[in-house]
Amino acid sequence: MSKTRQRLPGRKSKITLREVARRADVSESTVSRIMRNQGLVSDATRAKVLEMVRELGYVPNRIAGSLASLDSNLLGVVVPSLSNIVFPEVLQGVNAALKATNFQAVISISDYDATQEETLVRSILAWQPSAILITGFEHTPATRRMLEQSGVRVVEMMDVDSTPIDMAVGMSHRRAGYATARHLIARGYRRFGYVGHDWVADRRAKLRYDGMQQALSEAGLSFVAQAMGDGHSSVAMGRAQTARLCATAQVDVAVYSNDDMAVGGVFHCLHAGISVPDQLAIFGFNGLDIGQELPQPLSTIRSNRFLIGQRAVEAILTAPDRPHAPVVIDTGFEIFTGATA
Amino acid sequence: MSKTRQRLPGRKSKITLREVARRADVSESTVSRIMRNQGLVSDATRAKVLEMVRELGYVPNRIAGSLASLDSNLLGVVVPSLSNIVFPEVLQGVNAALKATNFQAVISISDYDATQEETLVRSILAWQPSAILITGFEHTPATRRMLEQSGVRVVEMMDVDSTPIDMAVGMSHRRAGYATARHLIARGYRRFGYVGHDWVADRRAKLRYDGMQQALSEAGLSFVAQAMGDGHSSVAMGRAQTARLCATAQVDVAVYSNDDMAVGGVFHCLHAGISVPDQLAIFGFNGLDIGQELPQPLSTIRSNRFLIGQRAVEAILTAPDRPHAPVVIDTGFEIFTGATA
DNA sequence: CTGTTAGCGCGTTCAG
DNA sequence: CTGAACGCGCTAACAG
Repeated sequence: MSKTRQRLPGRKSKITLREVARRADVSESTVSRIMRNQGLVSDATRAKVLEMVRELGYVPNRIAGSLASLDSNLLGVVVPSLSNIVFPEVLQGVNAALKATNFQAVISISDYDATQEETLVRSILAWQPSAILITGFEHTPATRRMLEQSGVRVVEMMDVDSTPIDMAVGMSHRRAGYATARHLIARGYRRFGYVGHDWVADRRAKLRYDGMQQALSEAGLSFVAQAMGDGHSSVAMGRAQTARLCATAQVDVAVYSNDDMAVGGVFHCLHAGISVPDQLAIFGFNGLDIGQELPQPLSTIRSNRFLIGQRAVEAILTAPDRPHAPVVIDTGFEIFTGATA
Repeated sequence: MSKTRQRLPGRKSKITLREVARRADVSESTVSRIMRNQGLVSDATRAKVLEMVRELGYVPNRIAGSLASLDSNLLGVVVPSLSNIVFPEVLQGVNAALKATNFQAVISISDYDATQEETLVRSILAWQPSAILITGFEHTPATRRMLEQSGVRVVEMMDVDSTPIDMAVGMSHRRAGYATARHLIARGYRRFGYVGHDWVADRRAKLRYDGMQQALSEAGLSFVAQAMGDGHSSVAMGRAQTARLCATAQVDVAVYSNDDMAVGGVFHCLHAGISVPDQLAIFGFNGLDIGQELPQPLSTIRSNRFLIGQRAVEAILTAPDRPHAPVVIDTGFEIFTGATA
């Protein structure tokens, strides 16, 4: 009927719940109920209001809504990086578990910097999130304090090798390293080399190394050579450090800090005419797609990053309140024999 | 002095600006000014208040702040996926440009689904973002309408081959395709093959194909064979479709929908003993790191995804108000000769 | 089934 | 330099 349509093209249209209520000749609460699909409303009123909502192009203001209900339905997520594909994979799991809920993820990237992380956590907390997912256990004292005091659920993702503030979802990297070495020893390898990247930023790589070393030591063995690059892992670094390793010593098998590095190792061997695994066996970590598409599938350990993100969200949705004692969810890992070791 | 510290361990601590004001014996406005670093406050008062802020662990509530100031400083970002590494790269650019500002990115993933995108845009808009970054030009009519009416700045990222709602930041994929074919023709290739993935989800791949076909046609040539996979691009698909292509027809050069696919092609050739580029030349798109670490660097076109995200944010920060006419920022591309074609 | 009354926690005038 | 009043847009009781 009324062909009212006075939205001015310029500024942000200021259509509020009150405006919809006035035009539909009902109270604000009624419109609110209808928008939230909650409480009883007659079909006639609902239709009338929804028609007006459509006509005005009304979009509820969740900022006001959250303030009134003291509930933001926001989920803060902090990851160290997006260039390492494992973190986007975690985020995909988070996203999958969040679909069909009315939660929104607020994602921040710390660049592997604990101070930066502290800043991010502070500004996320300012948005009153319902929960926070964060990577790892290494935080500044201030971050830890904020997280503890916030009272919201906090999930520390990726590994389960420390005691969490509230909840941890991940796998044991120490045990994965241990299993790697046991596996390779069982396959007959004795002269072990290690190719790695910066352990300061990537504490989990160090945990795996420690686990390996323990297994080697128990078998009366040890790494006979190591080649460590500076900075984050990459195919390029894996390739370069493999060249260095091969120039340094004679090893049967090279264990890599992760699959990116290991793929670089395979590329070096392809390039240098080194036969894999006969002359040099190669073992990675993560089970990335790229490793499985190489001419020979990469031998590695499969971790399930997607699952970590997904489980973390599910745990939070299931139990929105912090329990008395820390919770640990182990998503496990799996040795993949492959063809390179 | 006062050793008051009555935070109850359970529920979300309810420390508000009012509480800080009362304890510091000043007005709320004063605390507000101090927290926002705005307006004049005596050093003594500031010190006293900040001390109390620290003691209580007060974190300002940005939901309330945004409601009062009608300004959220939130930036909505919608990307189709995180599994295709190009989008995390865009997000890194966004993140880099956002650092040192007090904007927060709210990232959502549409899974290449326009209807899903519509839902995401609606819920992002509900958070009253200062601007929205979205991927591509293909939106539902409802999405387009919401975006137009929102009045906030809208950046459509990745390509510049259509007219934007407000602003576009990206490169011309049509011209990139055209340049690819010209380049390869100049290098003497005549029998062209194409290896691609689903064009419905990835319209930009189709634009590149169209550009290539135009250049081929102008030179009196055309693709002599094509192998198209279903679904998203991947190394595995590139490898499988290359096998199919080789079984189908004899071509000099295979052009791939992107580098993931092309790396699969290289792997197939490595595996099948096909010499690259002598028996088969391979050309990709994107300039991903992985392609550059292959035994022979992949011939490709470099697009700059990081730059797209960065420029998009810079443009928004520079001009928070929507101009009268659409703006286009071309981040360009570059042919990388490489060693595979 | 619907309306009324109070705020949510803060920023923004405007006085002083 | 500081404070008081008001309201941002909505939800949460409670009446009717």
